[in-house]
Amino acid sequence: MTPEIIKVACSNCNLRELCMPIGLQLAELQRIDDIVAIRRKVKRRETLFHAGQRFTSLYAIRTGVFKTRVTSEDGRDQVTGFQMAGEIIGLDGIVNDRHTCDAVALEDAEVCVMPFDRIEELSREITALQRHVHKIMSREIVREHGVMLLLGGMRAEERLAAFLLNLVQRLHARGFSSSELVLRMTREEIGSYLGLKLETVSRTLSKFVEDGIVEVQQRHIRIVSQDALKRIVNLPVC
Amino acid sequence: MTPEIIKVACSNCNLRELCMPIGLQLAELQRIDDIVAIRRKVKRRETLFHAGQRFTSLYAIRTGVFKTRVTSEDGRDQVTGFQMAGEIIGLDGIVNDRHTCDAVALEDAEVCVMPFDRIEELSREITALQRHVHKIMSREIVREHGVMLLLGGMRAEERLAAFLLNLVQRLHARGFSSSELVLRMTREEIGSYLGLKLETVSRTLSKFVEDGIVEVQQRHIRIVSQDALKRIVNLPVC
DNA sequence: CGCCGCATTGACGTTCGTCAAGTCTAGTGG
DNA sequence: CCACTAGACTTGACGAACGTCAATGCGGCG
Repeated sequence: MTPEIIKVACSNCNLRELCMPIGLQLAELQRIDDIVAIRRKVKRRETLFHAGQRFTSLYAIRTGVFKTRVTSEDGRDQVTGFQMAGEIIGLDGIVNDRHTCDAVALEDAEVCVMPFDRIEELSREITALQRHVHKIMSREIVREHGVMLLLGGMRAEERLAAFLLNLVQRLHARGFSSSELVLRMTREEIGSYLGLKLETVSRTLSKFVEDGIVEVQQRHIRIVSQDALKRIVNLPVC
Repeated sequence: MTPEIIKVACSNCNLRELCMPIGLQLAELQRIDDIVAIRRKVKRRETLFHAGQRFTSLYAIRTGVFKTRVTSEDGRDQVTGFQMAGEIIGLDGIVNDRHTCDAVALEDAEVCVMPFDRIEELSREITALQRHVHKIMSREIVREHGVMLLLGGMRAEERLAAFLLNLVQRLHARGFSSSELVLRMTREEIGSYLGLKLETVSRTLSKFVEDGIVEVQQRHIRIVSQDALKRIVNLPVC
């Protein structure tokens, strides 16, 4: 009795609607299966890659949440994003063949390792893949524009409200609740991302609780009134 | 006597070391000449493209300086960058086939219009071009990481010092002085980029003048001590 | 010459950072 | 199983940095 071999591939990955293969035909899907060289497990607090390290691959997150972080010459660091299942990290390494930020797992995680020269090779043949790679990079640029808007002009409440809305929306797209979430990051990490100190994050959350907008139990958050959050960031309440 | 026809092309463009064709062989260079569909002139204060507009092309700046700007739902806007000769703008439009920011000329400018489907087509054939397109997008992502670091944690003096150093360094790479520059943007635009109000920009500049670090005459800036600026941003004085 | 946009400067207020004390929780080891 | 500890979080008091508001200056252009 031969052991059943489970083919580990994009074509039967349950993230295929979110991740790299989005919008590809089945035939193409099967062809890009061999982009994914291997899977790699990353334990909580360990880094997937770090600044200065040679760039070879992009990584598609299968499970777990990561933070990416840049560090300035004088040691201050800034969280540049939180990434979850289906999202691609490592794009920063392409320019100089070296990574310029660290990717740290906030919980035990697993990623698909996609050697970048394989990606380039295949995307020369598969138009849809080429287009998709371009979109992924462009999406990251647009996302960062949003962060700049947030860091440039918003006040603490607005930043935090926007952060919570963004998180819950992404989780919802992955089949989770649109009103409850568990933060995988500390107040300090949230603060670093939002350009605030951890005390300000804590105080602002407490204020949301007072106002009956959210309920907070450590890292467990329940959004009582999504509309109220949207009003804070001046989004149309839809 | 037939009029002399000047071939307008990448292969004889004096920006070819800075712009799209970087690192290409001569033969390849000639092949990508026909990426550039047309040139387009943009007058001061006019927009090259604006948010919501359909995305068709990337633009390589030949002359002039642009700002890019995103606008939030409630009308606040944030300058996301200042771009000059040899730099590529429009990358934000790739994700959703629509631009998500405005590009405004800060002075009369000229750009090369590069239809994106032509770029994709050619970069399927020319490996070096494909690689170059990827690098351009990755560079933009890395640049924005730097801006996030600046907006996230630095104080006004640090932001402005970093801004001036960055500007003068890019100008120097284009053959201009490494100690004198003419700002093409207002104090308000600088402030928007740096997450500061125009008064703070003005005050901080005045302080630099008091300290003998720079000389300011309207938009004309002379950097007296580049080292002092570097010390302010905690860069190694090299 | 006079207007207009841009810039400077001052006085004052708000927001957030800093410092410090104290609480809670999860994990560890006895 | 429970006590202990370290890390994460909360809360308060205070101060600094920057924003706001307002008056004024300046230079370019019609």
